[in-house]
Amino acid sequence: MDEQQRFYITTAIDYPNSRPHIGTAFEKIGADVQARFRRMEGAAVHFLMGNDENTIKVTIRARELGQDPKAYVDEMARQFQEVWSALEISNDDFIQTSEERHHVGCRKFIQAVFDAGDIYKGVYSGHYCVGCESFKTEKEVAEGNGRCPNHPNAELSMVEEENYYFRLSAYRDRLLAFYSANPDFIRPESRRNEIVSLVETELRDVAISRKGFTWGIPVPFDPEHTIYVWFDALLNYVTAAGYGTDEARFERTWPADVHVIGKDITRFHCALWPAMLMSAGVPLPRKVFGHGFVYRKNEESGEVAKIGKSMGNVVEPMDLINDFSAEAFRYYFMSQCPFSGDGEFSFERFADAYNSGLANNLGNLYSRILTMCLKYFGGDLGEVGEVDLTAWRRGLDLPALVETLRDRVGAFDYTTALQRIWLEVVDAANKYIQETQPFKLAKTDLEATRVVLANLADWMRVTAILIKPFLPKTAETFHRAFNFESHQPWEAVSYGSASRPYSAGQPLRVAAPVVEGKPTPLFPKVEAR
RNA sequence: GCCGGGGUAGCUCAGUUGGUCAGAGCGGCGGUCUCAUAAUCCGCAGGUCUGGGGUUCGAGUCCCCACCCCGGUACCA
Repeated sequence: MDEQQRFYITTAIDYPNSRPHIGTAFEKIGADVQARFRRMEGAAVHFLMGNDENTIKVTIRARELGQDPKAYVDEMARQFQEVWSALEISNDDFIQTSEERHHVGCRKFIQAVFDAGDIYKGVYSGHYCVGCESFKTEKEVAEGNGRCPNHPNAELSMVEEENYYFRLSAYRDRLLAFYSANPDFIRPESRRNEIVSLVETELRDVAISRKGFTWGIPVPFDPEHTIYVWFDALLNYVTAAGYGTDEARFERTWPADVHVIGKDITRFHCALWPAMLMSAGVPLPRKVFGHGFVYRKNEESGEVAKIGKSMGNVVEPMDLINDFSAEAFRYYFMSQCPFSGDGEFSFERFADAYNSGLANNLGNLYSRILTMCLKYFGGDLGEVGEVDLTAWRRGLDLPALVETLRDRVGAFDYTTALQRIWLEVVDAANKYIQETQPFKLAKTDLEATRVVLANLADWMRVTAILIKPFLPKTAETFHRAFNFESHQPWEAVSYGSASRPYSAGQPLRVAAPVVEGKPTPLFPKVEAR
């Protein structure tokens, strides 16, 4: 028996200081599409997400609320997962770095690095900002006129403390050799170039511990210190896979096939992280994908700005989900915002994309096809075994398109994939109806009408498969609109099976829910705001 | 400052190794069908491809200069 291909995918873990916004959601959806696609390709997918909880801000916030830090992070984790669940994110695991499994794995890992001789004690002194929970560089201090640029109302304090350092500088040559041997390690290309030139220029050792905190993970060889920020956070990818707690599971899960992260933290994942793993003797992940950001476009001024609480332009995912749907949410970001670059959000653009792509095309097709089947055949198209079900796609090389789509989706190029599905597959159905005019045929030639509708049913089957990673709910609704389940179970469909027409030896009939003889509209059209 | 990526129709963007490359989608305008969520389908876009030089038989597509935008420049969603 062949060993099933495994695919381990992760997203960045989030700070639970505030609720997730649409930019955070963008990353999770992009990773989710990949996870769902790989499952369809037959891989045993393990999809990890989580929260980064061992930060000083957590204890501060918890104290403000009069809560225990652990109770606070647990509640935030619940709220995050509530949003992810509403967005149909199909993660298999969700790690909180305050969990015991993470603590245990972290201690084992840092000890291994220590034993390898890559950790030494040094003194760090610098301008410390409590708000950022970090030391500021001289340049940043200058930028903020003596204060932290991000927290101009707070005083910076000069702090000097003993810290443990990780000998990152020693890994410069090994990292460069690794990049060169694995040209696809950093995606997209632009990020790779930045990192390579960064590492070529200079690689400094980094402080990895802090003194005097009780929240966080104690350094095993010096309990007065706790493990600091990145060293701790990055390790979630291995601790969640069982490192230090379940070695057997770790062996069969690690290495990760891809870390999906924001472009702002590329260097930690592409330089620091591989060096840490090399030091501890753990295999390196196969790929890091740094996605772009979603900016908020102001409807009136047309100005584009970063999303943030201080900007007052945060868009709550739940608001969009409630006003439209999770499917609409996913469709907008995956079709309008290139995953490798930046995208923008405005309610106007959202409504335009929704009306055009979902209401007028996909949803409307669902309605018109089902209505005709119900109206002319009572929903039962009868046996279609001898009917040519490829008539709707004459002029379209579906197998070739499917190959292109596999390539594009696999490379995180979602906007191109969706564009081609809509342009070549969805449009094909509208044009096929226009050419064959089944609503006229029904008056004179029922058999010919039946052939057309059976073709449109097969279009629905094909479309369901192609959009499954992007719009899982809509895809399933399409699949179950007819009795395709008896031909191919929904869980078993793959891109490769899209081109093989329906051929079950039983009547093809409508199975969609019907109210007063009509299907319920999938995507009601909305007025542009 | 240095490094990198860009400036193409109202908007978002495609444009391989230079020669139907002046395009797509959306919006807008006109027409059409009626199964459908006033949806679909058909037709219409006269954009100096940021500006100026240059190479070439021929340049959004290569070289130089200028202007503008964006990212990175180390421990920052």
